[in-house]
Amino acid sequence: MASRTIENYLKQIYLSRPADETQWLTMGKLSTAVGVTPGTATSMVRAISDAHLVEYEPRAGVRLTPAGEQLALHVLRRHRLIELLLVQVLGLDWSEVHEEAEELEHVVSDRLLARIDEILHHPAFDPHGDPIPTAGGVVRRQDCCTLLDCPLGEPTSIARILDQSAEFLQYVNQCGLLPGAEIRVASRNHQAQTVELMAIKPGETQVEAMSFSVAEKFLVQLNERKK
Amino acid sequence: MASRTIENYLKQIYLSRPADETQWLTMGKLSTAVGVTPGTATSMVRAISDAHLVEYEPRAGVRLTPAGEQLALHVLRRHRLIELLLVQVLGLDWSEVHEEAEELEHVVSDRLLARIDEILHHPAFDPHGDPIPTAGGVVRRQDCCTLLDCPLGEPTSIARILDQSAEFLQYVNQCGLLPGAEIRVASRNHQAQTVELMAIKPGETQVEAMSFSVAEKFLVQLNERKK
DNA sequence: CAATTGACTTTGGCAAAGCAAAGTTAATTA
DNA sequence: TAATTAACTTTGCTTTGCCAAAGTCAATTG
Repeated sequence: MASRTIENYLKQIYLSRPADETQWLTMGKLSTAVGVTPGTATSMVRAISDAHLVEYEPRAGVRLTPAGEQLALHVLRRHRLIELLLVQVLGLDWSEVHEEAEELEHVVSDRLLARIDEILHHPAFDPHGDPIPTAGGVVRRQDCCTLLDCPLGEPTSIARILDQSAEFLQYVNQCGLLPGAEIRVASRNHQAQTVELMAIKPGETQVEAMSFSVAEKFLVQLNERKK
Repeated sequence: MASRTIENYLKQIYLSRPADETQWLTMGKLSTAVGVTPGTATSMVRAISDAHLVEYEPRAGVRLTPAGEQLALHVLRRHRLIELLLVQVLGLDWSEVHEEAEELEHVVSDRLLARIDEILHHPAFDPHGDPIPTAGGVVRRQDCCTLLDCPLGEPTSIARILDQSAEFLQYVNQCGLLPGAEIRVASRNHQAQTVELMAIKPGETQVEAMSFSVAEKFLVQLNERKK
């Protein structure tokens, strides 16, 4: 079995992998994602590569093998199911659960995980809108865009929050932009680098302005028009 | 903070401590309880003693300091609250939860533990009847005797199961001797080394015979006579 | 084309935990 | 009292992960 350290590396390699699948993840990015010095990342990746969980090319970077990706998705599944359990059943605030799940994900047994999955009725998304991989290691693809590049004026719903720090999530809470909230992007100001939002059902969500760098952290889906 | 290894040693020192408080726990017993070789236990205990969590006397044994005992009770509280959560909220079988809690006890945060405690309404006992120390590190004393030394014929209730291996607990399940079950000890046969039990409410519990060595694993309380 | 720079890798060292095997103690037996 | 034995301790070595610092490579920049 993979140690918890290896599980963490694999998870971070998965989460930080570049959008373009042909690209490698550089050691620099990996080492900051995992929180170790570059030298440590290099030697660890060498070891993981000996176990055929990643491919490693010196001075190019690292990439998951199919086996490594399955393991990473398994860890991610544990993480996200646990987050949802903590929020829905144990009543923790969603800004607290990421840290907690970070530890728990390495110790819950398959049997316990299966029970959690059952109790939550096989959920597809965690509290931040991140998709929960299936037990078979399949991720349902959402098609989303950020508040930076979605069309102006169209009704959309918040689908996913990419920054999961407690601090940021508390801000998200305050302005009511939780996953599911319906909004439209009123305008973008490229000089001021801000995005203006409008609530669809007034009162539910505040009208908000936010900088481009913050807008990038929200993924939204276009609302289906009911015919 | 104490490492998970140290937490484990402290917990085992607490659980295996001799009944007589003036006695030391020998290294041999500790090492088998923790599951390491005697040499490892010796050097680990030396280290823990440098942290003033235990007193260690070479060739005599080891004993918790007040600080060490508090830490041990804290770990035990986590363990037992988790076991109860797994059974009552997540619906695991009580024969499975010990193993699971063994891992989880080292990673749940104080905040999560407080929520668990709340959800379970500040329970006093875990599924095996073991008392749950309070957040302040106080253990409520039960006064119990084993099926070996309780009075014959008196109505009693099963209070606590001392052997928590999955195998044994499945046997306990089958014969309906869960904590709370009301029985009396019909007779003891010192030649055959067996104890005969009788159910108080027929049908609820089977009449059972068991060897002395098994009887020792059940703690019972005398039923209060309602005036 | 050399020099510089930034990113990466290598090397050597450390701390935590563990085991195996050799060495001590102390209690028991003869 | 001497020999034996069981229990404990010491010693030396291993593994896993980590860091710091020194070394390399390759992509600019002058």
